[in-house]
Amino acid sequence: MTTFTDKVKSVVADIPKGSVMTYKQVAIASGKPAAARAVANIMAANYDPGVPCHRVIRSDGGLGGYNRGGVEEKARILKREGVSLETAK
DNA sequence: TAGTTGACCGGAA
DNA sequence: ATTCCGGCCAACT
Repeated sequence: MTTFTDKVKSVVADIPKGSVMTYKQVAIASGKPAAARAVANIMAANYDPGVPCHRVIRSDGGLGGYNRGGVEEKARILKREGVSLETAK
């Protein structure tokens, strides 16, 4: 039985390179549309080397945070992946 | 076991 | 447009 946490990790790990998902989207894909906050907490409390949490961003277009090197490192990685951090508005 | 916290989200002021 | 408030869920103390 895969727990919600494991499912979240699986979903995040399934995010293709060059793409990003919001915490809400990940929560939905994990089966809990209202667990966006829980997803964020899971990332912050349990970082896994096989889970590219840097591909998960806020719905506002913000990066949220990063437990590995800060928002600056996260932004750097996303730019390296070819993702535009601008809200495109 | 119960209470608090947080890389959030959406609506209201 | 920005700032404030409440709700939701898992992990931590």
